[in-house]
Amino acid sequence: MGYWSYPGTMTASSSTPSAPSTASSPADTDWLRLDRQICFSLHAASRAFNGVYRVILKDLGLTYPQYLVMLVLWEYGDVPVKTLGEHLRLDSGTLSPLVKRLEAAGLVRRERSARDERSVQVRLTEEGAALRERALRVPRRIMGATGFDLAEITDLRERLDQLTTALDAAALTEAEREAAAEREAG
Amino acid sequence: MGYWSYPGTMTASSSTPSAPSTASSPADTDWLRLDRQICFSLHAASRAFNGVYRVILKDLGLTYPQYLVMLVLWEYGDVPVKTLGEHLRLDSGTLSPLVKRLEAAGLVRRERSARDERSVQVRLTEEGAALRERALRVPRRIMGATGFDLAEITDLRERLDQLTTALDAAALTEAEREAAAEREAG
DNA sequence: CACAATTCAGTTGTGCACAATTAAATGGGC
DNA sequence: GCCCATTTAATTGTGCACAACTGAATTGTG
Repeated sequence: MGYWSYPGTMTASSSTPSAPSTASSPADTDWLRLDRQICFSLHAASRAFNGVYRVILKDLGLTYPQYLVMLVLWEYGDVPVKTLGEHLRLDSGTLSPLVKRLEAAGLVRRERSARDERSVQVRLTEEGAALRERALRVPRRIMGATGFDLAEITDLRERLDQLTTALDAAALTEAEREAAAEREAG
Repeated sequence: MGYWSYPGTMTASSSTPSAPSTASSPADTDWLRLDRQICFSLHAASRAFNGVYRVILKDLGLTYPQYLVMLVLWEYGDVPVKTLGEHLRLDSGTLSPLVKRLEAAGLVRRERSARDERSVQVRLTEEGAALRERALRVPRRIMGATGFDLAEITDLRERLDQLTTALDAAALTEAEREAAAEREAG
């Protein structure tokens, strides 16, 4: 089946309940149906994952993004905010308040680097380091919640990483197309 | 490979840069490493997808969740807020302000149902219905951005839906476990 | 009919994501 | 030494996600 094959060939037999007043060709409708299904699936999966982590992380007192930050700290030790952002692809607008909440919870300290006053080092406290012990059982529960085995999880992860790489590259070219169109107009 | 096989067998050869001061067994570290990779991958993919939609939807004046709502309206016609929430798995706390923004943009009207005064019907305006024409080219650009062909996209979608179903079910059992533990303590 | 339970939208509060901006610190070129 | 681009956090503002709650409307049951 070709790259741009007509999606109607896959959904033509499906029922289209209560068509809207703005009727149009099945081809158009199916493209939008397909798009709705794809982007909704990823969106829903992301939120479902978030929901399970929310439940499981509740007794650690962490949110899902906070858990991500703690994972980086447990793995790499004390790092500057900048490095956290590189590992997690988050900017300071997200990380600054998040890390402050972790500090308020007593899990980390924030210290200006003496060597470079612009940099803020995020350091685990005793309590933050100790929390790692309780976090060790989280991955097993998560994997159990997915119903996937390790091979399936790993395969899915590789596809998602591949997708992310492609999307990041495409976002740049799309942004460039945008800029080109703007130059055209301006 | 067994369900709970030791992840160290996959990552034992990988370098563990600058181990933190709280050293522990490789097994523990690898579980947390794996978890970081999996949950981060999904999180990153979701945000990358969101980012591409953000760029592509910009000239339609829609955000990604707003686009999801419009897709439902274009496909099913006028629906109550409740139905929107069922299609998109979003609650009123998210949908109420979102739909109001769509109304402020002139794309929809919100009307109390005469039959059931509790229900709010969301209706496309002329402008909202017309926007569909410009949205038709979105799916093709998105699919191009992913670098995946239709079969791969469909396969990924099925896996994600399967994952979502499992996670939703697990969230309930985890919440039930939580409640049971609470009954034990209380 | 009366009353309790349910349904539905809305509001409030917390937290995340990200664009845009600000401000301080740094380092290179002159 | 002095300017200037760059780097780094922080701040502000907008929008989404969701829990908890409110309040009105409806429905079921006696």
